Amino acid sequence: MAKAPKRTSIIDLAEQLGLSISTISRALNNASDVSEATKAQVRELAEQLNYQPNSLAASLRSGRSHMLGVIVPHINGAFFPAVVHGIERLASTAGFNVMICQSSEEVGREQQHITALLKARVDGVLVSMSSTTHDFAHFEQVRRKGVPLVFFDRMPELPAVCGVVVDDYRGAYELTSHLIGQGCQRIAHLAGPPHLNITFHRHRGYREALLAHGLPYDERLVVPLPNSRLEGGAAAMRQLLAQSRHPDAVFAAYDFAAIGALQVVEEHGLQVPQQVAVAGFSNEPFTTMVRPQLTSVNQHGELMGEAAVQLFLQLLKRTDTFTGQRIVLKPKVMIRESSRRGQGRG
Amino acid sequence: MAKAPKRTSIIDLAEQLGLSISTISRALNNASDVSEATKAQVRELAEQLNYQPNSLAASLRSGRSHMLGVIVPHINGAFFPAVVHGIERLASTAGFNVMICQSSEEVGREQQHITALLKARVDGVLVSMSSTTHDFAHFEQVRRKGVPLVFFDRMPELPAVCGVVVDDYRGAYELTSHLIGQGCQRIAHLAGPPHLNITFHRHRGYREALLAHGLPYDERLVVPLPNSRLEGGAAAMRQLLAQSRHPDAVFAAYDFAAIGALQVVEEHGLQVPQQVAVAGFSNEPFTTMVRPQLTSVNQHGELMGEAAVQLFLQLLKRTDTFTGQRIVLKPKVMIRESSRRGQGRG
DNA sequence: GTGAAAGCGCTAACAA
DNA sequence: TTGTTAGCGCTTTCAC
Repeated sequence: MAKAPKRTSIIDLAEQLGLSISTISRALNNASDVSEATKAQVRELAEQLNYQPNSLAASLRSGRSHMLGVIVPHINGAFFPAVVHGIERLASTAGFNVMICQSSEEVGREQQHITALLKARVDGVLVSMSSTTHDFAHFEQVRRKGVPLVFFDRMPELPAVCGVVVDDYRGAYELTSHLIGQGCQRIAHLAGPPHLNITFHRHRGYREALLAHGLPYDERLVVPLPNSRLEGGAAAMRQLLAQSRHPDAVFAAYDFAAIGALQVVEEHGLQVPQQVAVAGFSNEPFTTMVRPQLTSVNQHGELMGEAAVQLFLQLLKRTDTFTGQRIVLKPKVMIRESSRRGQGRG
Repeated sequence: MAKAPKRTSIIDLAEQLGLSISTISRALNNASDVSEATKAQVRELAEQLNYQPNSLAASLRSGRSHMLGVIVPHINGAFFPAVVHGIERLASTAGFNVMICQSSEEVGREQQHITALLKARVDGVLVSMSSTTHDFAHFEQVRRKGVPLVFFDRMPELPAVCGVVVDDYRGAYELTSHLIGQGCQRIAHLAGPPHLNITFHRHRGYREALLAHGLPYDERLVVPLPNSRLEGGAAAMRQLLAQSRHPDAVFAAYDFAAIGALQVVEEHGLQVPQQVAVAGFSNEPFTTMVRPQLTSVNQHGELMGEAAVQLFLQLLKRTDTFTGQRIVLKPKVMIRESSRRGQGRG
């Protein structure tokens, strides 16, 4: 099979049909001012010659690429894939193609992706920050270029940024309250990486719930996690169990970490949830695979993705300013065996 | 913030420096025939004006986009994300950007993505087929355009197609042999969607292992799965347990299905692995989270992704034909509690 | 070491 | 309803 045969362009179609290239262009774009007969003719020949429009040329000329750039920290677990799915669904019905990029939790990659997307002249950028992002210059660059920028889940504390988040504070507050309601008195928290809004709000929800119920907030019961992985949760739990009085509940900012903690608790011969209740965050599918099933918080990933696209579409319309509009989704606490006391392992 | 300020182009740089646009272009591309002094000058102004090259224009003119299209069935679970990661790593070091697309197991979406990628003039396409793909015309179209096409994991039975797969036959054969070695005599198989090479080879490995060890191949012990989800595995297992003599082992083509099966087995009050051993395929992270831990087969996703990019790079060089080169990775059977007899649930 | 000029394939005024 | 024309921003000969 021969390689790189020069691909047919609208010029070829124009010549073979004895029409002008503009008519061809209009026909292919289904413009209203071209006769149906011509359209049919053009479409048939296009089909026959296996013509494929060059969107690079179209985008270059028109200034709109119909491309949406999406940057996620990773696609492990089920949350970000769900968001991506929501984004793709709505974007494609709105006529946009989606470019998915992973930052792998590295600011450097995030910056590279921003640059690449800007070079590719995407019509908008949707981002969930990496955990190592403390400087936001690359995001400002996007806005300075007049490119709509929407955050989801992890967003910076910047003035007038648009974004969709789940109410992490509320999720954490309700979850912690539930643990207290189950009789837990020494509730530990495995917190996410610092500087992340989700970390901040989940921690705050935990803290405020304790205080609201008359329990002390003890910093020794808060252990930071370097990432959302299982190993970190296990290490943090070991650290907690090494203390003189061990906690009677653990609320981890991530389901993976919660599983790690749960495994360590059981290794130490402690009963879950009777001696130590465990809860996570994200409602990963594996929360119902493990025994005991893990209590968690549903973040509605797909909805979040759709909301992000809606924000983007709004931004596209307005030509003047950035509104800083935010959408806050309501989380749903999923109570399962790992935190339900007075009930066995199912 | 004002929107859509006209972005600076090499013309602006040329004017402000009193140079020609070709010199600017060469300087930015670090061509060898531009003086270091000029390069420095150009780069400084570019930085200062926040200049961002327009890759649409560059690609249009040069004919190469440095973009790689990747189509995966989905990014649930850990396997495809791992492959994608491998692809991204190697591609980016080779100077390519990656566009990830999900077919969501629908041929229609797959075709749309192929079309979009071709329109965007990607330099190559890497695909893992959707489970509903029976017609391969859209793949032929890619090759006809002279665009390198590489498959991974799921590939069509087409002459001269390039691709990377794991040796599914071997994985299934070894896994089934292991089950037989544990004393299992009636081993059921939950097979993937038909028409998929992986389904075919996993089933064949299962079958041949039985025969090689003098066990009968019984079609009633083979139940098809509509997809890789948990529910399908559960339904299939219920069907098997409804038979007069239940199996003493189940080998599912997917880990998710295996978990579904495992849950149903336990619901029926049967012991795993003593009464029914269970094994899956893919070595998902949750295989070590559940109890008993699930025996599975590691497919080396990241390696597969890297190999796919290597094949692509080879294809880029040769200007004549498609070689149909294939890379077959060796799978690794991970034996865990769910199939280890004479040992408890850990 | 630098410049002039010709496009890549398409869209979008403006004409006819 | 269709044609003419001027670019979009860049790369790439070919000159000098």
